[in-house]
Amino acid sequence: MIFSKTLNRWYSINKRELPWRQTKNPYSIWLSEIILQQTQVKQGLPYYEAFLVNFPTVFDLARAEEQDVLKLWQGLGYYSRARNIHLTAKYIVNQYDGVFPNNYTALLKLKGVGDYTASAIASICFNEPKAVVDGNVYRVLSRYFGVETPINSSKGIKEFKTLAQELIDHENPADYNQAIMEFGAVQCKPQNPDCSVCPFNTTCFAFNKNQIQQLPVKIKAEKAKKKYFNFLVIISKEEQTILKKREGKGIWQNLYQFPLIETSKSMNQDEFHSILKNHDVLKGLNYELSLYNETAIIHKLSHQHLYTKFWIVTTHASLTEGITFLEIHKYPVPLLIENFIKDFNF
DNA sequence: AATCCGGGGCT
DNA sequence: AGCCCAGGATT
Repeated sequence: MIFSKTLNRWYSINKRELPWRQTKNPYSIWLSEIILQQTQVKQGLPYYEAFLVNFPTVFDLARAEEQDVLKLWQGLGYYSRARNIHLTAKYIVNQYDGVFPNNYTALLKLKGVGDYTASAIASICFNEPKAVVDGNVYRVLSRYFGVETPINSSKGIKEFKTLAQELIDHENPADYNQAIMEFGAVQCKPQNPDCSVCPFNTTCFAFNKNQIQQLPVKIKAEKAKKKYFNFLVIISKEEQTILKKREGKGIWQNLYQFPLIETSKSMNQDEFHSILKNHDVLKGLNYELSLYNETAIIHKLSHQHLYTKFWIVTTHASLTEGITFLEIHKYPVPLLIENFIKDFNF
């Protein structure tokens, strides 16, 4: 009881003014919660504003083309979130006449909505006492109570969920949930928190045992694998190029890119030239090849590092599947491609 | 239970 | 270059 009281007092004084705190509209809250998954407020904020401007209601989002939703999501990463909000918007319109379900269990059935997001929407919009457990909550609870179970183990996930649920303020779950997350983000930060001004510093386990750096405990991730990407930037006489949609599984699903040839090592001009001879996209084409970036661009994802070279393929032929330079900007592309497009000045 | 899925930020 | 951040779906 003391815990939630102290937390709520801290929150009322220190909370940031954020646009999704001005509303209880389930559509807005849902949108903000999906955007904020794995994403910091600073990065997600402009996307939240843009989505509400472009798609003010769930009906507008449901009517959109997936490509336009992905375009608006471009740069934010984890693109399944964008595909899922589009799917779910259509589902809400068709199955619920555009009205969001009003409880945890029904919310959990939505694509892209897991335990965290269902708890967030249910508590914030409908005052259902379901405790949210996001990265901030793991950190706050593990430090304050000295819980050493790894937060990314099955045991840890259950343990922290149970603990969080025991602590929730049943009088005001909406503010309590937001308070503990905001406290984790602003005060009980991952690195170098200023514990001297923390309202919990007399009773916090980690602070008093000098364990702030050690908590929370987390199982280490595998090292990122190296991959070697070669993009064919085809430039035709008629100012056209070729973009391909990424199909199937893997990264950047349904986004576009220049024709890609993945190799087992970094290629030089001669090596790549011989590989190119029997490639589909250039079949029967007369072209000249030049390397745009001598040193590979390293694009870092959490689980793979992409060593990337852009190869300029100039041709006098006309392209049957070509798009004009002006049209490039309508296609959703990964940041790696977007950065090249800007640099190349199409 | 383990792995995949982006991109930002700090050192 | 190496490290931390961390929800949901899939297998």
